[in-house]
Amino acid sequence: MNDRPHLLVVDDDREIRDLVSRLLQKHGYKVETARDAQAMEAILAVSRIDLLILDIMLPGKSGLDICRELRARSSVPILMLTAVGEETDRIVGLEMGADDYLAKPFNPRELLARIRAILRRVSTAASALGPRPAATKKLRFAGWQLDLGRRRLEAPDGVIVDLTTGEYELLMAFAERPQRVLSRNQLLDLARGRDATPFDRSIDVQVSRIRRKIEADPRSPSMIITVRGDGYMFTPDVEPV
Amino acid sequence: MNDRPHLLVVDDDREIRDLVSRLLQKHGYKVETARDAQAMEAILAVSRIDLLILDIMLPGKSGLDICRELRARSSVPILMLTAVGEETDRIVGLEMGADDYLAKPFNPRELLARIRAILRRVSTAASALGPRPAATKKLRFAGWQLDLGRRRLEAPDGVIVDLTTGEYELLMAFAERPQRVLSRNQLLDLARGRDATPFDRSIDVQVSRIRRKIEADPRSPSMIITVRGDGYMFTPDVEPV
DNA sequence: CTGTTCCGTAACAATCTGTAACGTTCATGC
DNA sequence: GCATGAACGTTACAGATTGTTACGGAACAG
Repeated sequence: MNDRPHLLVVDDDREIRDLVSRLLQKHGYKVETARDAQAMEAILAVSRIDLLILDIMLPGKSGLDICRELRARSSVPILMLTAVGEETDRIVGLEMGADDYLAKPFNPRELLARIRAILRRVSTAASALGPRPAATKKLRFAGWQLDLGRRRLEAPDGVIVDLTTGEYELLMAFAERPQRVLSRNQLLDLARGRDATPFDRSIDVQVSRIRRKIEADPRSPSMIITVRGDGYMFTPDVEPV
Repeated sequence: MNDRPHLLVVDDDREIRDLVSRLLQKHGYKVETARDAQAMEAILAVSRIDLLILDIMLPGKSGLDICRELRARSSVPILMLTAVGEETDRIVGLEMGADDYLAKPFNPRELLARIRAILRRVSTAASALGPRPAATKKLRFAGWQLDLGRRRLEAPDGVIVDLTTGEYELLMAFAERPQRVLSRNQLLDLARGRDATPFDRSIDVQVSRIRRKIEADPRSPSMIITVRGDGYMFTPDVEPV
């Protein structure tokens, strides 16, 4: 998964396929679609798919059956989509081995967030189902440790530094892409899953807030430096642990 | 078991038989019922049964005796149902060769989950030799132990922490899916089996109540953390015991 | 029937986040 | 150097989200 993640959307509703497909492509994913189990199999047979987005209600074979069958022979991550009111099926979906599920109608941000979460989980840990101790992954830089499993930051002296959700997301976006200039737009997309509004300064403010917490001297930052006219860059060497 | 799994419910209480039977049929199982050991034998003699759901309290021959006798001549998977307070019997039940047990009153979701767990275990390990992996009885995290059999929580120092049913269900939903962001909707599904109403804050309140009981400092939680705009996450490593 | 416990709703407090405003820094032209 | 405008840093504030408490109905035991 060094490249763009490759997603496969399986839904019998053409409108939903197109909608979801466009949304995901816009956010940098490579997307295939299939209208039923057969088309899905055809694609799975020839392409390496990083994540399957599977509607639970399909004509003929249900998403649940597909999920169970796939699990028997593959470990491809699965995100289930369910219509409202199919409460029980959702749970069953998880038990069938789906990695997550989302109730329709969902909002695009949540879909993107869950896709990212699954891909991150899968790419870091070997696929683990159930309550196995997860292979917690940490990012270490300049003595600091960003604990991705616990969503928290440890200072070099071991003290837990409180980060808000937004600060954590942004710092993670940085730490996963060190020594690269990231534009405000990229950062917004990575950390918030949204586009910039006109005169959007929210990243600037959030960077300022993070600096206050992690920089030795926030007035002359050394970790998150400003690249005037271009954005910001996270300078430390980052080592996955 | 390529087909619908075939279950046999043995309980002397007609109401429970019907209730359980309907629930299971609704979820795609083929279900038979028997009110006593004799009826059970009759069915076992003619049908291939994938899983036996056996009440421990039966008139005449007890479920325990039945279990031991069956084990002597058959490897049919057995799920024992016990009334509350029969703790000892539960352990004995497992020792008699039951594959799992569930305390009454149980919630439908949990029954379904355990049935699936057993069937999965048995079907995957069908040809495997040796004793079946024992049912998970406890989840351990950060020194705490969530005892699934007794539905109770033990603090690191061994003290039993009183949890209400709702708190227990929610904490279990968390502990079974550690280090994953769970939306309020998912949590409602997992812990309550219902959908969110508009402006539903019940999960927030329940999380607050649990934090008060298990967090060292409830004002800056470390076990159940908030992911703003997304839900909550259970951060500790969880180890099944 | 009475008392207790539990849980969802409502209300209010605390926290977080984006916007706006203003100050500072930087590059540029004079 | 100095003025100027753009880009950036920082603070303040308001709306949104979450935390917490109180309360009342429901379920249950006695």
